Order: sequence, then structure tokens, then C-alpha cells
Amino acid sequence: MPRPPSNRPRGPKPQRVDADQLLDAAQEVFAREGLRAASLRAIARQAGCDPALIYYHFDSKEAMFTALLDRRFPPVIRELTHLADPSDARPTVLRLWEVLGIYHRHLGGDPGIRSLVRGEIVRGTEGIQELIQGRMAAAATQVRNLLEQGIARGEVRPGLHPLLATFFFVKLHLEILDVLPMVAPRFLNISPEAAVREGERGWLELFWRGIAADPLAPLPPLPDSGSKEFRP
Amino acid sequence: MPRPPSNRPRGPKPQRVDADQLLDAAQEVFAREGLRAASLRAIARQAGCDPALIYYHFDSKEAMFTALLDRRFPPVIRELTHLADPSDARPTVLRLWEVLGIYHRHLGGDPGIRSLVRGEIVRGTEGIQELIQGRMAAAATQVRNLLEQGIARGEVRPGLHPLLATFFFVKLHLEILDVLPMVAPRFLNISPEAAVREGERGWLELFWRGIAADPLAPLPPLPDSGSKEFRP
DNA sequence: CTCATGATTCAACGGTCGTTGAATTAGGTG
DNA sequence: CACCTAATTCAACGACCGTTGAATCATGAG
Repeated sequence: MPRPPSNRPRGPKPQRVDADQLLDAAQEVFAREGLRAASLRAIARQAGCDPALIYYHFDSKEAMFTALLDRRFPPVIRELTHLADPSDARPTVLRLWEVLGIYHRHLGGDPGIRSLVRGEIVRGTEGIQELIQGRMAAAATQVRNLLEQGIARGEVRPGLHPLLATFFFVKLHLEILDVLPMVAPRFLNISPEAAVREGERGWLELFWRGIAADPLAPLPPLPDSGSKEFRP
Repeated sequence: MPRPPSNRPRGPKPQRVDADQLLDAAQEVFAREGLRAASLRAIARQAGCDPALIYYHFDSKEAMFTALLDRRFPPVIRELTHLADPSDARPTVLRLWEVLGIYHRHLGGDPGIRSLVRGEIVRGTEGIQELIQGRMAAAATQVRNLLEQGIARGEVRPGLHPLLATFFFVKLHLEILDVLPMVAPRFLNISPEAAVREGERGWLELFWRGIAADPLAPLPPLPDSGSKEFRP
């Protein structure tokens, strides 16, 4: 039996919810649940509105996800492009350290977007796969440029496969951000934050030793990721 | 209006479906869809039986997943334990190469189980998380032992953090198996199989250069992963 | 043959999901 | 004030999900 129409007010709540706030909420819920498991109802609850409102601002759940990507990737690509400027004469190892800093700052606090991107690459829908791979290609190209400049300057050993090394460098960094914090308390007996800090430093040292023309040369001091100098 | 009872035979089909066949089907569907998205109906369709039959052999979907893990992990751990035997006097770099071989052989053809394990570690249910981390700990311990033997023999540089290095070594290898094949055709212009082959070789060379006591010493020849010698 | 038992299917339950159409309200404009 | 439009909510639809209980069949033992 259909109950009689309710007497609740049906209009907009005192606080407006715009598309950007919806994306904030989606980011949080995607981070917790993943793309498939995150429900529009949960996103709406997080944003404090009705699920149907999402369809006023976006065409579908998938459109919401691509809008989320469009908000996240451009700044990363912009900073990486600036960092890969050939006129930057700093040691290559320092510039690689800043690559980690850029990823850390832009994606560090958001495990959802990373797991999401990775998950969609490995087994996502075809359309989303191409979208993500396009964004990733732009970022990866800059790191590759940086490595090739290092080879040209004689700092990086020739014979290195720049694209493969880029894949190694970036991919393991994302794993350090993603899964090292989850296993660190159990396996390394340290806090998640310390794990990421030590992990990034250890990874850069190992990676640089692996690609440097002179692997035994001491590393220059690496600024702490929390310090001001780390932010270009 | 409920239609009258059908006249289809209700008994068992000519082909029996036992628990192991159900696990085979589950493995395939989990591989395609992931744990959450894989439906019991899809698994049953893959196995050629009714969804309800799953509940005759397993208590729940989650129990099916843990049964799948119990079928997969023990052989890996057994082989790794054998490889980490301290009386094995082969060069450490060769033994590390065999670690890759073991993972490759046991998990190489099954992206589902890998993505699944990783996904459940990063954001899985609490019970499953502990289950998986327990299995992973047993495998990781053997690799760590191997690295520590390398340090004791003077082949690996002291000052290396063995557990962190283990994390790097194994984790990036899994990424090579998982995502390199997906991006290789687009970024490296090579086939997925060639990408895994070159990726594993390149990774071992870079990693070994990063941890070796003498990083400039030439590597011994690494047997091909397809050859007989690769299988201990 | 009879019958017990294990294997399998059917149909349904309650729940959640993405999505939609209509109803409703707030705020600005005339 | 009246009116229009943009923003928001409600209620529902159909689909699929994990799970269950009862019914059915196959098979082997007595």
C-alpha cells in the first residue's frame, strides 16, 4: 500500500551543494571503497544531499569519475613538465627526488585515486583505460625526458632503457605510497608515515645506485619531504 | 502470477562439478572481475552449474576465496623455502633471479589472484587482510633470508635494509607481471610477453646494481625463464 | 526392488544498486 | 506581488546480488 505523500520539504537544503563539493565527496568515498564498490548513495550521504542530485551535475557515475581525474592530473603534469625543463642544471638525482615529491604532494593523501587508477588500468572498462593511460603517458614522458637528460649529461649510465626505468621508478613509488603503509606496522614495526618516509628515501638510493654512471659516488643531501625546500 | 512448476529435470547434470572445478571457475571470474564484482552467478555459469551448488561445497563467497588462496600459496612458499636454504652456495644474484622465476611460474598466468591479493591488502575486509598478510609474510621471510645470506657472504652491500629491499624486489616484480603487459603495447611498442621478459631482466639488473657490494661487477648469465634450467 | 543419501536445481527473499521522472522549493527578475 | 528558472528531493523502476529451503534427480547399498 503506497503511503500518502510525505510532508517533508522537498526543496533545496540551506547549504547548496555544487559539482565541486560532490567531487570532494566522491573522492573520499572512492578512496574508501574503490570505483565499483562506491555507491552513489554513499557519495550523496557524504556530500549531504540526495543521490538524484548527482545526476543534475553529472551524466553518470562514470562521468563523475572522469571529472575527478580531470581535476587531479593537470597540476601534476604541469609541475613535472616544469621540472623536466632542460635548462635545469641541478644534479639528476636531485630532480628525481623532486619527482617523488610531486607525486607525494598531489597523490599522497589520496589512496583512492591511486588504487582506482591502477585498478582501472589492470582490469577497467575500455574507455576509462584509454583515458587514464593518456594522462599517465603525459606524466611518464616528463620523467623519461629527465632520465635522457641525465644520460646526455653523463650522470646516468648509457644502456639504460629510459622508459622501462621510468616505469620502475614511478610504479614502485606508487606502491610505496599505497601498500607499504598497510604492511609496515606488521612487517617493519614502524608507523605508516615513517614507512613512507624511509621507503621513498631507500627507494631513491637503490634506484639511483642502479642507474647512475658512477654508482659508488655519494648522494647529495636530499631535503626532507616535509621541508619547505621540497616544494618548488 | 506464479507460473506452474517447470518440467525441466532438476537432478544433477551428466557432468559432476566438484569443489576443485568450482575453484577453477572462481579463479577465472575473480581474475576478470575482481573479488567484489565477481558474482556467484557468473562463477556458476563458468562452471556450468547452478549458483546454489556453490553453497553445497563452500560456506560463502568469502570462504571460496580463502579456499582459493589455500590452493595457491603453499607451493610458492615451499619452493621459496627450499631456495633460501643456507647451504645453497650459488651466487645471490642467481638465487634472486630464481625468486622471480618462482613467482612467475606460480602467479604469472593468473592476474586475478595478484590483483585480488593486492586489492584486499590495500582496502580489503579486515579478516581477509590478516589472512593474506600472513601468507605474504611467510613468502617475504624467505626472500629476506636470502638477502641476509648475501650480506653475510659479502655479495650484498651492508647497510641495506633487507626487509625494505624485499618489499621493493617482490612488489615491483608483481607490478611487472600485472601492469607492464597492459601498458607495454602503448608505451614501449612491444608485445605483453616481451614486456614481461624484458621487464624482469631489466629489473633484476637494476635491483642487483642497487644492492650489490660491487655494483660494477658483470652479472653471471641469467637462464631464460622459459628454459628447463629455470625450473628447479 | 526399496530406500537412503549425496548432488543438483528451482524459486524466491530481502537487499542494494544506478538511474529516472515528477514534484517541490529557493532565489532572482520583472 | 507574481513568475520563471535552477536546484533539490521523493519515490519508484528494473536489474542484479548473496543466500536459503525445499524439491528433484542419480547412484549405490541392502
